[in-house]
Amino acid sequence: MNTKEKIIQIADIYIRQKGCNAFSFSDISKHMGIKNASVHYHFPSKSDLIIAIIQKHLKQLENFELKVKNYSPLNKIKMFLTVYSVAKSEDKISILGSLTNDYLTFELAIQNELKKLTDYTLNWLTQTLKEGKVKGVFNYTIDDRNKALMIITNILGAEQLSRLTYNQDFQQIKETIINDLIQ
Amino acid sequence: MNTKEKIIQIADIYIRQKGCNAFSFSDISKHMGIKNASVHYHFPSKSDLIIAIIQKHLKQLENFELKVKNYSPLNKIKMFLTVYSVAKSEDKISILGSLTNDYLTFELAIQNELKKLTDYTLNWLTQTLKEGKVKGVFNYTIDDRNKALMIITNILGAEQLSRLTYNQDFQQIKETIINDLIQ
DNA sequence: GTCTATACCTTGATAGAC
DNA sequence: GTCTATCAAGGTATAGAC
Repeated sequence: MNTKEKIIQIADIYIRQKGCNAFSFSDISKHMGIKNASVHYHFPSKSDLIIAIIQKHLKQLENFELKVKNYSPLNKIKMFLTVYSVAKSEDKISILGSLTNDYLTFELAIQNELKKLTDYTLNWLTQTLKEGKVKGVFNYTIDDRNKALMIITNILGAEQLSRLTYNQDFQQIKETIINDLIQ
Repeated sequence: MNTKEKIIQIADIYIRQKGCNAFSFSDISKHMGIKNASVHYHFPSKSDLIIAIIQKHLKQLENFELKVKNYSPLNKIKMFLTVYSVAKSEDKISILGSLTNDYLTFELAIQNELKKLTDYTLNWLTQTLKEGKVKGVFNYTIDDRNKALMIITNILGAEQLSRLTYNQDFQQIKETIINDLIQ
């Protein structure tokens, strides 16, 4: 992994642990053992760095989509939820949850990039639910996008809330989502 | 309203619009037409101010509980959701949603105060759901606290997500929560 | 591509006059 | 209770040497 990729990796962790307005270039440079100016060489401004991080997650999501392409709808959803569980176990929340919180403090370029990631996620989830419903595996009566909204908000809220209630709450919410779908 | 209360009111708006690490004493003093030092007179540190804001919300929740004491369970839940809708219409999210995001950047005193508010909210919701179920108005099979978790996470997630998808998403999620309960 | 050095700004916070 | 003045610390960012 080259320096540029390392910077993205470390900034990603900081953002998802402490939020976008609570990490600095200095955090990154100290963590990497390089200087502030070196970070700026790769990413002239903080916004450039944030956009690069969002784009990395967009690519990861595309890869995820390909990887689970031939899975059953149920396993697709389970894999999707697992991604969030792994983050949770590392005291991170999802990039979506972290960045939406600071949405109003971002310049337009970041907001637009974040919208792409949100739309992509929501569309994948909607289509996957629809597939499961058509195949008779999932049970729900509301429309597909609405169900996707309910699930994604459960996850985003659970990430936040379980930080200060109990970690097992996150696990419980995950299981409830699945059980509700296949009941 | 005296100066101290005004500071709390304005800081509350900033926090819920832009997050805790994106507002400063200078924002408040400029907004009020007083000086930085005057704000510090009322709240020596930023942590003191944040704690005061959490405590204000704790009192408001206690008042809410008293106010709806004799309402039907369904109307209690509807009123509860309305509180979040009002905030949403002012481009604010709930204090819970805003502060949980910065949880890891807070000192212990704030974290503990925030836990009180979370527990209070979750307990009220759990008891109200239970009441509705016992009276045969609400339909769900999972346990009361788990149902409360699902609903509160729907709201917290919806506040965030609807910032960048569409505002009507929030309204839709609200209605889905109600319909799901009384189906 | 990384460094030193530095510029400039904002932040949280305090001392002391009024 | 509010002000002026001031502080140290930390933030983003850039110029120019190596």
